[in-house]
Amino acid sequence: MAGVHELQRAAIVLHVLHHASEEPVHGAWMSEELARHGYSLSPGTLYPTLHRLERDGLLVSEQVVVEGRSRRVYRATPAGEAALQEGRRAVRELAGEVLPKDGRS
Amino acid sequence: MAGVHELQRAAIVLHVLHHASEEPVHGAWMSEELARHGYSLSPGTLYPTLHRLERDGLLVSEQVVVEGRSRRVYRATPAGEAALQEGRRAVRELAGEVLPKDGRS
DNA sequence: GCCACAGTATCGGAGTCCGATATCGGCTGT
DNA sequence: ACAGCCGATATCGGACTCCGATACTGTGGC
Repeated sequence: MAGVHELQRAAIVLHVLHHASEEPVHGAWMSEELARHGYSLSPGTLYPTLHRLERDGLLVSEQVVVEGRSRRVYRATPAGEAALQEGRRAVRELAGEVLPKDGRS
Repeated sequence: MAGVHELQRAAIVLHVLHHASEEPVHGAWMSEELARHGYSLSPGTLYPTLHRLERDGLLVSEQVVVEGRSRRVYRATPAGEAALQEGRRAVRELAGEVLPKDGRS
């Protein structure tokens, strides 16, 4: 259970950036969304991850109230989008290296 | 420096399994091979990683002597190959999720 | 025996993962 | 307005990983 798990941790960050770059997202929603894709993680992992991403300047957050619920919504910063591009590039590269060819063109 | 770095850690494990499933490999060679692909990691990370993979039953090692040099060569076990397949599947899935479409889905 | 060298192993501080649990903010009923 | 509720977020502590630098091991040459 070595490689896959680590890949999931990375995938989670990518997903967060991916969604946060398209629309504001909040923790609980991300949690569901990730679960929907088969990535389950506890709040004790998700929230520190969001904080870290914000601390690193990849996300910005803001408290909003939706339907009487106070949420912290996150959106990607330019640096966050750059990191996303970088991540995508890395995924593509990795795919090209370890996936059996079935090329483009 | 959040997402890309974690992806690299995962990529390294995949590369190790990938190569170890094709031919016996040893630490120093993997180090070079990974560097060639742009993944640089220190011995302090690589060797514990190999040990962990072996402890988890994904690799088996054996001491051999090559040109008067004693090396520990690793090969993938069936479980290791299974983990590799699993990892490939995860990469494919991840690619399909965060990469801009241009294939099927 | 002793040195040189490729290759491998270990140390210790910093950071991360995780589930369980606590906290918060705003609503609802009375 | 107060108490209580609930979704959402935050925190805690133990175990594990990362990392560079450094030490160690075994082999051949002198």
